[in-house]
Amino acid sequence: MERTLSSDVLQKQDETVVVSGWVQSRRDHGGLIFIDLRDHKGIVQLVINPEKNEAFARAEEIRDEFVVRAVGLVRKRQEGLENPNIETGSIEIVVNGLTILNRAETLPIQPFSENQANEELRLKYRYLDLRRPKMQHMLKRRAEMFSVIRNYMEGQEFTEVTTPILANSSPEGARDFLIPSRLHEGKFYALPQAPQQFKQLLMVGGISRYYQLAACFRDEDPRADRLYGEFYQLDTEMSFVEDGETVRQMFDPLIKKLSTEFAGKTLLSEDIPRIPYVEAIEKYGSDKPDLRFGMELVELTDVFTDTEFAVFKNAETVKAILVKNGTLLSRKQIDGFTEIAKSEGAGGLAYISYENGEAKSPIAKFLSGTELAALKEKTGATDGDTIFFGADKRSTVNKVLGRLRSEFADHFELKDPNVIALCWIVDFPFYEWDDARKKVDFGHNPFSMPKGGVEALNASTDEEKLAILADQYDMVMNGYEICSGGVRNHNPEVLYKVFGLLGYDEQYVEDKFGAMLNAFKYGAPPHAGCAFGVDRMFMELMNESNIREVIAFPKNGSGVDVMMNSPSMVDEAQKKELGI
RNA sequence: GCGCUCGUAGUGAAGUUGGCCUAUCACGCCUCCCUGUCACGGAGGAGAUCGCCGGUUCGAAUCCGGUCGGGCGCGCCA
Repeated sequence: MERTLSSDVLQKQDETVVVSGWVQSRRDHGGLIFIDLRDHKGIVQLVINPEKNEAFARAEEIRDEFVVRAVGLVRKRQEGLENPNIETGSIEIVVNGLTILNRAETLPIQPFSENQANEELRLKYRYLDLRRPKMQHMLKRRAEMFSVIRNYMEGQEFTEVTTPILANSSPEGARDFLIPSRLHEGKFYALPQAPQQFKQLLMVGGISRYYQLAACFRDEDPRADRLYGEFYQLDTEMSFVEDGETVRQMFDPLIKKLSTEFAGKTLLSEDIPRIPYVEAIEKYGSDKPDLRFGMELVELTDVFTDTEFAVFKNAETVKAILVKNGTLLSRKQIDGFTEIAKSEGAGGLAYISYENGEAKSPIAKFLSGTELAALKEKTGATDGDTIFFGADKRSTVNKVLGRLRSEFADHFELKDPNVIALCWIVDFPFYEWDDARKKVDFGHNPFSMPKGGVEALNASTDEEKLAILADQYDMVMNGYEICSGGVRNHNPEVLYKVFGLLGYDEQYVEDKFGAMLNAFKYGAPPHAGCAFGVDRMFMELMNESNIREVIAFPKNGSGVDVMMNSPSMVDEAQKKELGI
């Protein structure tokens, strides 16, 4: 007889059914035993009467999480015995036969308890953790999201192409995972950090619109929003596209659809703003601003050029953020924010509070009446508010206030979990200053087109080089970078020049990117694209702050799979065969 | 690599200004009782060298040093 799922039992009243699943709980009344049987659709109650000797004996030895199969009659529950808390609460199955398909030892974690085990144990016993309704939900929703994405992409005539997992180590970017080659001793494959070069070669190969839900591999330390080892990207590329706006407009509807129809959230605005990188840094102190709240950075350098307050006078830049109701912050809380500011490089954290029409602050006595008036006017402060200052190098001020902006928003709960705020950050600098190595280096990836084409690359001084913009864009969702893309460079001359400005000769470029350069000689169409970090986007859509919560089998923060014990040692024979 | 932080029965927590700690509670587990429960109930029971090593002390879960492991952040992530 066919297995009936818990969710279908309601339609089988007064019929005999077979149900299978896990024992969620057993309630033994001595002469009568109830079992809550769980399958992937829900829970149904089994009743075992002592008259059924065989079944009753089985029921007595059953424990939580045993795997069982029951045959019985679906019966409407008597009046007053219904359980409104479960979907099948109006019926129960009167068991005739009960089979223990598999026993279970006492579980090392209690998946169905309010007390959630710590993450390390949950990861070690992930197969038990996955039985939790929340994890079941996550995996199903992730599959649904992938389905929405595939439908959309196919509707736009994108072709899904899978690209090699065994690829080449690439010199730029993240650390690679290396795979020793057996057939070619001493040589290595690498797992791709992204299918970047392959997708550009697909453009040369005449694929008009490419996409792939691609596994990407990076050997870099993880974060709460960044998985160790492997993660998935919606990787896309379009040929005969010469401007980033075409790409951005292609994907605006998909991300909106995922935010609203899929995740059931509200968009902060239908129009998705395009914000130049410099503007984002100056207004929000970040290239991935959370736009669900305001608190923009206010420029005050001019106000304090001739101030008596030395800290402000000597600073390259003075900016501030206005914290509404900031006077509610305790001294201790302000100390906490001061520590955060210091951790970002600030010397301290000056502030002014407004109470009863007066500016109260340890620094107020250093400020003139005109300065105080200008402050109030520029920030819009009113009673109850507090202004927090950053005074330092411009980059430090932006970094410190950008961090504080986010921290204050957390404190005052300004990040509405039901709202999605999207924006595109555009016009990234092509190069940036590497302070550690004291030289100009690539800001993003070297494969994008400089804005203004090859002429834009006529730069000799560091200053001129740093002023070059890349046709490069990131999409930001609620303060998370969820997408990065660019108009690609399909012209070998430009690629040589892009590297040349950093002092790399043509030989270097040919050594590193030979295949792509070669391909570009034979008719490469202009092309542009982007890649969405789908795990991170999914995390935010699901209101999770830890990306491991939305993945079936994540590695922990040390890159270890504590369930499978990987990485692990291998046989000497295996190593020998690989020549290592 | 660095900074902050956490580590107490199977699980989650309390205890951490040294001593009534012979370590408390809840869940789980075991035994027995119970024919309408659904977080079943009742009676009883087992289970912890307080991550590990060392030190201070008459006395350490508690203080100090080291070490291991987890989490968060920085570096890193073209």
